[in-house]
Amino acid sequence: MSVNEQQEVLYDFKTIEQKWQNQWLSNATYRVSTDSDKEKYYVLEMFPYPSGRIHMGHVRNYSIGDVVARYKRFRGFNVLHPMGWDSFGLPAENAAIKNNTHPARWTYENIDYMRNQLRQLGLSYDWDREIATCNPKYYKWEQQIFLEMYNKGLVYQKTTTVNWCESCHTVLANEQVIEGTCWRCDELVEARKMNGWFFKITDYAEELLDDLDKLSGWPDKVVTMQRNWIGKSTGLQCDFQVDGINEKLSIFTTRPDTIFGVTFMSIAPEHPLLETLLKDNPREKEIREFTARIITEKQQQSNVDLTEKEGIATGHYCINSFNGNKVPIFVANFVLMAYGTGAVMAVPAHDQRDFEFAKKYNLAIKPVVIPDDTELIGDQMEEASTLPGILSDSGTFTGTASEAAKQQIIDFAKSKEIGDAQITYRLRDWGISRQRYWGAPIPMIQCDKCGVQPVPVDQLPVTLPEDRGSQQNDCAPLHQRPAFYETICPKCKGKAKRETDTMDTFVESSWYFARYTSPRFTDSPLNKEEASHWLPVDQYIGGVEHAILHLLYSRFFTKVLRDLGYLDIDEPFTNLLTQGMVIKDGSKMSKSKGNVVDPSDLITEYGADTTRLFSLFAAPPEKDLEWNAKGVEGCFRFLSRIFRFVQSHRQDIAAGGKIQNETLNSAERELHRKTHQTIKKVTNNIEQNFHFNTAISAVMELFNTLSSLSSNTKKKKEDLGSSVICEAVDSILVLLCPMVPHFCAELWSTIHRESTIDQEHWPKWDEDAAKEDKLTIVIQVRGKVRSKLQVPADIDDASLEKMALNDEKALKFIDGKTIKKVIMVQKKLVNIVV
RNA sequence: GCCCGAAUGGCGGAACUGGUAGACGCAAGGGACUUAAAAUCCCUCGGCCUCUGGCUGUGCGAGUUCGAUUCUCGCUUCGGGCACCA
Repeated sequence: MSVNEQQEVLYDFKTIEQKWQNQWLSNATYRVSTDSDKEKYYVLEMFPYPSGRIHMGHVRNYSIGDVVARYKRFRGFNVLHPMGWDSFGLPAENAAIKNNTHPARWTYENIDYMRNQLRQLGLSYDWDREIATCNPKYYKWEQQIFLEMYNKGLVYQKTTTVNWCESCHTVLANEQVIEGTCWRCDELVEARKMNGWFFKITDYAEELLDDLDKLSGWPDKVVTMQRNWIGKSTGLQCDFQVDGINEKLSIFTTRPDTIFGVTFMSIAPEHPLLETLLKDNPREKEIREFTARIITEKQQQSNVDLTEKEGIATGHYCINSFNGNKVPIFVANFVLMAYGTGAVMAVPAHDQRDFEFAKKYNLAIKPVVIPDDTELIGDQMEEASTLPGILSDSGTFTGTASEAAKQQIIDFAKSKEIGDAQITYRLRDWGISRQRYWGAPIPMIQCDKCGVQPVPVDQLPVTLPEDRGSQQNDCAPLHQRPAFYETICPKCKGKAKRETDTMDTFVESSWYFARYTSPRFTDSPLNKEEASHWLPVDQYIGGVEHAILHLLYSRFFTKVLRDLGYLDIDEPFTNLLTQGMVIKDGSKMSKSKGNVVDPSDLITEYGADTTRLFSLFAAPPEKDLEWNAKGVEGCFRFLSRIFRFVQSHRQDIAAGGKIQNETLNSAERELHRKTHQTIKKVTNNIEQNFHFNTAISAVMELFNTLSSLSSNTKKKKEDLGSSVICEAVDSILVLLCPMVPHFCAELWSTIHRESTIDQEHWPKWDEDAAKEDKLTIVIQVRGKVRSKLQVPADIDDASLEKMALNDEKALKFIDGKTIKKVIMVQKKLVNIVV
């Protein structure tokens, strides 16, 4: 070896990463089209909001996605792996106001910066498909979808009580209110009456619920959360005649079996019937004061705390058609106008809320469902009984089991034409109006003469004006821009006004995954052929915080786009991986806590490959990842060791050669075996549950075996031939390539100058080669490990049992006692029971 | 309040279908190399004891089993979701 060659070549990650990134970019290595014989695979990570810089959560998310993409390419798939920007939204607008710049400028500058950061991570995206949702070329199609939904009756306008976030100056959808606070700024949300546009997601409630059963590739947790959010209840809707007035009060109940136990009625303070009940009512003033107070309290307290039950008698009564009883009507603070009918039949004996209310106002408690072996006496009950049982005091239904009685009572109500079976959902329509500038304009026009008119499709896009204008009051910024809103009515050509609210940014992210399949298509929102080729997304990866919000909206949009004829799938994401958060010092990384690690600093110090490797190694993807700077160094050390090994064994590895099983010495056999065991383990870890942490540790084990067998240490038994070293190194490089692509590409090119690693196939393991020729059998006496035996793999049970019973250490514990039984577990252990 | 998930060394985490608990990495301690340091390499590393051996140990308490981190029941703590949903 010449002096020159002896000199150590350093792992210069900076040069290496730059080199391969340039190559991938200039060759467009990861560009894909439908023009391929390979089977398609669509892997997608949730696209980022261009907030300024990428954070560790992005690194983790995109590293996971990139491993999947690169792995699937090695497995021979034609992989679609796109990236884009969820670029409408409040932070851009707020930053623009603060820095006196324009949201578009702020956004596009951030996109440029972050795109560069993502490129530095070596992520294998098809950059030709990049989209930014704030681009009119994107939101034009969204506006068209909106109009098509409008024509189908899936969009409507209404004035209703909405969630208003004062600090964000806008309305929020129900899904965006988290424990009574704004999902973005954590401020308490207040109730306001406002006019806005809604998507009829409730039309799809049943399908959204049913199709959850199809999502076997989703975490159970997410499916359960969506199921609870949709909140289906089945029961009876039933009318009660108001005594002395020609009005009916309609209620919804899931417990029709308790209808004979009704002792009063509760209605929401906002209930429309209340006006009628107050007519000529001697206590009108008192009741009005009460309801006004409750409504205000509700607005202020939001729905965080459960307040004490409160109510007021209206002085009116209802007739229970089932038994003719007259029961008082109360206004109660716990009845929600937005759920069911806004009125509840109160059965204090069998509903805890009604029970508390009845106790407070001294109302009758009448048990009608008696559980087995108990006796219920209204006055003596301490809480409501919600168990099933036998009906009592219930007219002709007395004696019936409560479960059976539910349907019989519904049937009875139906026959009397006073009610019917009813399904109620917790899910409510999606309010999409936002009183902000930086969003897609809602393409509608208000004409005083013709009413609401959709913008004709050939006039799309309705683009945002360049000038944002200023924020005044609670009014939308666009509302102060006559140049924007002044228009002509498409119908009568008279003067008209444009809608000045913009769309919720969750609308953009509800269909971007479909637009990626034909991002430059200019005829319609989606190219049907492309969409049907690529969709559904085979693997979707992102944070669990979108378990309801984005994932529910995307499912809804997929079904709508299907019904509009654009898609032929029912569900957008076949498999979903929800990755955990990146934690430091016990809490989520955030500027306010000052525990942020900047990925760019890490890339500078250790390189992208080390950064990626650590984010994959420290924890399985679904768990939270505790940040550990020392752990990053460990990953760097691991790569450096491989780097040095490959450099110093370059000739050996390049020489390669075919492995001849018969001629292998024991060290070679050991390495050969470990190589195949590792291929098997890594492949299974990725295929089964994306547990890259154990996949990486398996490769570490293989490398440890390789280096200890080949270096001049005590463990070195025999010389390793180049064939097994080459096999081990080649395997290590391909197995690690999805995780540390630049590193592996570089080392591959130094030992196999004629090819690039991208052209390689994923290695296959040979089950025979992976098989151990010696087994360690554990000898237990009464379930406790007492000895271990090295035996040939093909030993039969009888001789093994003999060996175990004669084992010196085992004999010591058998100690002359009678052997009751010997339990043999194939290739694992012998348990001697004495 | 209801629903779901988790708990394993000093730390992050392994352990297939009930079968050697602690893989892999980090930290720590000791050693080699070096004038020295860094880097690198080697060894030790759950706890306890009478230490070539033994006892004990996977949040706590029971149970099933020849055998339980794994299964069942009852708790504790932490995390997440929903929260007057009739």
